[in-house]
Amino acid sequence: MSEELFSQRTTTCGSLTKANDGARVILNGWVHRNRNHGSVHFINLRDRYGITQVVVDDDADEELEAAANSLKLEFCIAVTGVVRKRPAEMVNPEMKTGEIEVKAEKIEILSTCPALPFQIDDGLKTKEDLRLKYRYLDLRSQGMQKRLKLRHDFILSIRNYLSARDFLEIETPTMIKSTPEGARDFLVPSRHYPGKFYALPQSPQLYKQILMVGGMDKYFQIARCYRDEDARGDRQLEFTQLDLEMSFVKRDDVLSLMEGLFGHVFKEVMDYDLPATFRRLTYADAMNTYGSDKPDLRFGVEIKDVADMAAKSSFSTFKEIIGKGGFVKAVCAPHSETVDFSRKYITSLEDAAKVYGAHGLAWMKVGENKSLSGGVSKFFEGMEDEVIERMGAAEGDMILLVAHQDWKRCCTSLSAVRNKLGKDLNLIRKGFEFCWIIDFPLFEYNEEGGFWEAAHHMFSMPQQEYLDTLESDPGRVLGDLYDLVLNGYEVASGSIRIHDVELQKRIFRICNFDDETAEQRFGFLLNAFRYSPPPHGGIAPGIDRMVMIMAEETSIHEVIAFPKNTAAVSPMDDSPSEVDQKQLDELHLIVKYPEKP
RNA sequence: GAGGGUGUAGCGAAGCUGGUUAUCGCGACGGCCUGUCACGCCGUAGAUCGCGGGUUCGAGUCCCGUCACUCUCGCCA
Repeated sequence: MSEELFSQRTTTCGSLTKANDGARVILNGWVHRNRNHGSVHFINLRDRYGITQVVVDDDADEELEAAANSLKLEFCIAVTGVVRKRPAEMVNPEMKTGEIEVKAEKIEILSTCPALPFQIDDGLKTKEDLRLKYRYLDLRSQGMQKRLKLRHDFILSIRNYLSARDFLEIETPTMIKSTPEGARDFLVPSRHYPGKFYALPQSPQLYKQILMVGGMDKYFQIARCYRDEDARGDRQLEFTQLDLEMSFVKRDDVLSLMEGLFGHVFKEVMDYDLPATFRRLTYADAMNTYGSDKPDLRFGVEIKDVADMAAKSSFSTFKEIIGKGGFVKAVCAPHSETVDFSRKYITSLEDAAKVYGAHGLAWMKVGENKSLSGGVSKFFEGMEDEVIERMGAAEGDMILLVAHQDWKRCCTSLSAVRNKLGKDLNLIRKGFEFCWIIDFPLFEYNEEGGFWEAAHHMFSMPQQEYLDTLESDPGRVLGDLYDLVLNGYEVASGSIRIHDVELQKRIFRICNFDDETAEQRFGFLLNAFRYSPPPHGGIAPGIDRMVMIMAEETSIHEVIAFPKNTAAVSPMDDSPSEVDQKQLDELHLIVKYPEKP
């Protein structure tokens, strides 16, 4: 054994209490703060576990004094010293270790640090790009450490819960056959086969289904998924899902497993009590009541269908749209102490609605004695009582209406108004509100292409009663599909799967895949399904998103160690980057740059 | 692919209807300080105002272009 490189820690910076009074300890960590009072120094030493105050007293020898004087923020050091209780008036109740301090006898500088590009832990104000460029410094912040710990705890709790219920964690390949019917695939060129490519999985969907055919019965995986689409605050090119599949189950088995799982996990990780079951809304009800298939149930402001009233009004715009089979829906914005329903504010609500395709936002204010004023109120003269009663409105409230030819646009634009009201009027309750959205349509009409496609994916089971009318009326078919929604975010999506070759082929055909193309793309799945597949179903909760919500963040970046920015670039390592010609040659690739003058 | 926002010392910001030396806080550097814990006090350095062009006697400020970041729509089975 050679001479010791450094004095190795005997404990961490978060663990000492007055019970350790008098103990000789060695701490390793970073200089979090350094207060020099001349002949007394206070050094806050930080590691992942906490912060401990180190004191260099006036009796320090020359060497110790020199070391203390040379310390800069974020130097990595080893401190040897003795734990002592702080005098009563010096106790810091804010600190976990605030009752003690370590009187330094020796300070070793393990590594130094130049002036920092930004101040660690100065909160969220630093531009994110800079934080990402120096992510190793950003990760030292207590916020990042806390969030990544939360993420770890969350995943560990999931693993334990599922393992205890006979689930097997099985890895599926991340270089697979490209089946680009959903998002764009990321491709990996094959060196051995010029012109051939692997794809990174958008999800382990087909493999987990084949695991069911393989008799694995209950499978899960903390799976990385890749989708080559534009990033967002809650969307990355690569993200992590709890991928899960079970054999011999029906929908409610999957739902109650998830309710049990998250009930357990939220209790264990955050000491938060979830209800034993989550509210269930059909897709149609969710859209009609909240305008969204991922409603935030932490506040009310429900949408009401007011087409019948609008038809009786004298407002020609409404009557015209209704005459053409359109829709008129409304929400009631409750009176607010802090937000004035000014023209300017109404315009900002209208702008929110217009983003989702509303042509305008009609409004009227509720005055005293059940009166209506402003906006379109004059067209509802004589109908005041009916309007106010239907909307459940009270004095000081404002009624906001959207009319649109298209049901979905009418709903979603009003949902945007609802969400803005929730935020602006401070209506959103604290906590975690889960709900299931069930009975989704199986197919969606592709306007551009002029064909039907799977609303979720092509492997979901149609509900029994629609089996005879799949081809004749695809738009009406509901699937055995379910989404889990948390605080207005879609956090999981799943379904009971098809396990019948002929039914699967019918779905492919409806989605514009002839038998030959289907065979070419999904032949391996169809082959597997010829060999007695069990009925099965599953779900895939998004880990990043859930942890983000649990951490009360609005960006997924805050719970990912090394995220890419919205331009799909990692400022730290500069990926994506160009490669050597030699690498391209080996892969038989020629780069064709886009033409731009 | 489209629209909105932002870009001023290392970081975070101020800079009004264009006007002479571009402010402030934090950080850095130097000095003082025996109990702080966001220590305090004194001092110093540090900015071609994202970049390019234009209007003007004069541009951080107005106009055009461009780049970067960011939010949103589209997209995301």
